[in-house]
Amino acid sequence: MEGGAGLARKPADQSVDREDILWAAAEVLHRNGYDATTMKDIAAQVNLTAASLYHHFKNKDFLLLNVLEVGLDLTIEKLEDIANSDSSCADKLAGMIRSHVVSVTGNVAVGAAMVFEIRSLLNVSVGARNDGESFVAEFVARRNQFFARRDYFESLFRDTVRAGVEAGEFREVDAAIVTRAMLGAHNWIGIWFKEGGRLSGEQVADVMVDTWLAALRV
Amino acid sequence: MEGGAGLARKPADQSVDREDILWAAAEVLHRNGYDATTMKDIAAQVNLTAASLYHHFKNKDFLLLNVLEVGLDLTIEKLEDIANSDSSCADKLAGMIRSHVVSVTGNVAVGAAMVFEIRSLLNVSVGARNDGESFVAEFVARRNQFFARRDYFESLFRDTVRAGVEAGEFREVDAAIVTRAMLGAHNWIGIWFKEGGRLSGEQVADVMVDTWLAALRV
DNA sequence: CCTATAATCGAACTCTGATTTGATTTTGTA
DNA sequence: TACAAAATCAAATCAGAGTTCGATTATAGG
Repeated sequence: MEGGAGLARKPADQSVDREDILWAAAEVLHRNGYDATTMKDIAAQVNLTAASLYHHFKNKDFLLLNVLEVGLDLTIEKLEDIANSDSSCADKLAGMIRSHVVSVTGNVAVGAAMVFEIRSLLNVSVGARNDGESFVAEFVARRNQFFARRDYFESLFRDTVRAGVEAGEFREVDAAIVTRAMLGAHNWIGIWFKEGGRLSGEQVADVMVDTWLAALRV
Repeated sequence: MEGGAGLARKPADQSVDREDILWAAAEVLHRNGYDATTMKDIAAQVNLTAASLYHHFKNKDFLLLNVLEVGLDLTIEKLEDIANSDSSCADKLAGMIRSHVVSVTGNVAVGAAMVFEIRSLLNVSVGARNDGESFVAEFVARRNQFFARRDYFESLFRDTVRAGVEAGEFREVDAAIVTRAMLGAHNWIGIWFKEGGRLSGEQVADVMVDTWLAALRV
């Protein structure tokens, strides 16, 4: 996989690329949270030393940001397909909810990270490191872009709800608030959902779809 | 307040007691998150030095635990009054939702801490400190008790939903999942709600009540 | 077969932040 | 008025975690 151009490779048998690290990081991050996760922890997950990670990522903050970016992009991608289809708003919303919930339950790691580590992301700006300028500027830029995408993500849902209301498919509601309630409910799933529990991810998704369509039905 | 028996007091004019520190901590904790909050930060909030905090609390973990305990107890207290009233399930649920949401929006500090810092709490067990045994045991015990109360809190909602379903007031739903969806939605409020925004806490509460009753209406 | 580059690692550096210690001040009580 | 407990602080301790550095190994391409 990947391959790309013919570049030199690393020693011995090992073979870890950014992707691998990203997923590993997501997992550890989910388990421990940003601060409690050490570079060593992440490295260990892919049989590397902490130092090696710096060959792939500028620093810990960028690593986290990367994890979140990938996770969000993945989710948005699926969502857009549905949002852009020409089904009824109800059908679209149902599909979007299902997609989102399955994403969260299927990859709790990224899903939860998405929810919880955002604060850590914010704190970076605050803690204007001494580094002077180098990374900081770039980081802030990418962080803002990430938040913009996060808003876009939310808007996909909100617009669908709003359209449904205008089309008379849904009852009159405060689309902004209801959407946030919805996303809050979904995000929270990443916290309590355990693989192998009473319900599968798909089943949880079904319940969510049922719940929200009921809440919106005229 | 407090007073208790006739005990010696502290120097000069200052007069800070556990309570004060607790609230201050909740606030700072909300702003920065557990790890990003230093003992110094908390101390500063009440014009003390970090060292002084150790006179009131065993350590940082216990301090956090205390904050969460107080916050949770406060919320539960109000909830129980409503849950134990003899109104219809719908009315009870409405009251409980409103109470919870107002708690969260009114004291975002504690509310958000409740949501986000739980993970930090968990990590303590994992990071079996070197202390040997002393605190650890007591901490784990109290931490478990806290989680038990957290479950109880959730059960107040779940039981009401379930009762409503059985009484035919609500449609047939998976009470456990719907309850978690509900609490997730509420918890999430602590993240996006800003005092002075488009809606007041009460208004947000209204929307939530409306939404959930709609979702459950037969 | 050589060379530049990628990928790693071990060790060292630094900083931050929790926690400890010992002294100091204030106050209630005997 | 003394004594003991309470409350506080300044300074020292100490460990952990991110990050840097230099050296090392492996691979691709010429």
